[in-house]
Amino acid sequence: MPDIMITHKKIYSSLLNTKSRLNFKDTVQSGQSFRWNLNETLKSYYSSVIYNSIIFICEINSEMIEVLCTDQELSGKPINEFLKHLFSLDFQEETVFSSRFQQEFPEVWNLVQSYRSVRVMRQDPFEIMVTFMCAQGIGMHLIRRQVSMIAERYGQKIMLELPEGNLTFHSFPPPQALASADPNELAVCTNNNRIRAANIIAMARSFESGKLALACVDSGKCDLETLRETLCVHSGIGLKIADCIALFGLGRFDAFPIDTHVKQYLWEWFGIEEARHSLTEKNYRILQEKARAILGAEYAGYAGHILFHCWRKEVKKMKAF
DNA sequence: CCCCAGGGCCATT
DNA sequence: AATGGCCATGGG
Repeated sequence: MPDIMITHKKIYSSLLNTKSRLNFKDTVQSGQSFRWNLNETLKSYYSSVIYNSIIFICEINSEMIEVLCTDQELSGKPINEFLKHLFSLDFQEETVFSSRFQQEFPEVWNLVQSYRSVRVMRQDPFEIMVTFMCAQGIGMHLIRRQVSMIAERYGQKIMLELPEGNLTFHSFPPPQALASADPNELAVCTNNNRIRAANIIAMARSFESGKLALACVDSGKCDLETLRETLCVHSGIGLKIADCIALFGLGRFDAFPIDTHVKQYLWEWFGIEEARHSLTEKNYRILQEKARAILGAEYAGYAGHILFHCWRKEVKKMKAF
């Protein structure tokens, strides 16, 4: 693949009115995406690569973001339309936490206020699959490093020419690029974990064959259990990662992934006894049922992600990455 | 040195 | 069904 060179004359800019419903910084730092970086040359701009387009976003104020992009359209849509969908601005977040929840858990409700505009994004399914297959039992910074290395090694290199100097970006590799990867070579990018590398390659081949890709297209229609079963067929994808894929990559806001952090707040905030025991499959399902009873089944995952980020920042005092 | 970090899989009881 | 070991690395 030849590298792509883009000059600064080809950058398109726009303003997007978010109506104070998008906390952009916390949204991209909340652990659902590892592909946004604070740009060192264009300070105060976050940059990412979506498909083969470079995009910059700067928060003007709470109501407005400035957008710079190397293309006029993303995935066949005007940039602002694409971003509204990406950040799920069409979704009414006011309904996420019910009035019953607000009355029953006033201290949690108070703590979560500043995170209510953290959006659950609708990201590319394949990219999310690879990302969360890299997220087993390790810290966020190691996940970020793996995703970056995969893009640098297997993605399309894109150079951007600016008055301030040249910038280099990498697209996220499409399924065929990882399907044909050598396991030992990919393992260099997956924290030297060869099992993980082999699992990603097998999943990419399943995606490339059309089976997994078709399941993604139909993911909005089938029930969550069926969707999880088709995802969990793949080695390296268990219940938790399947739920992450459904929530962050397939727009299934009812999917409620439970990890070590969620397990902690289910006990500390809601006093769910089972959260003190280990996350066996049976206990995982029990915890999901109890969480849905508190958060509501329809948007449990959306609420869960906001609580997840709130827990890590406010209680665990963790830095973003 | 220890334990923990957005887990999943396998072998053993 | 529940438990332990294993994978791998970095940070506290």
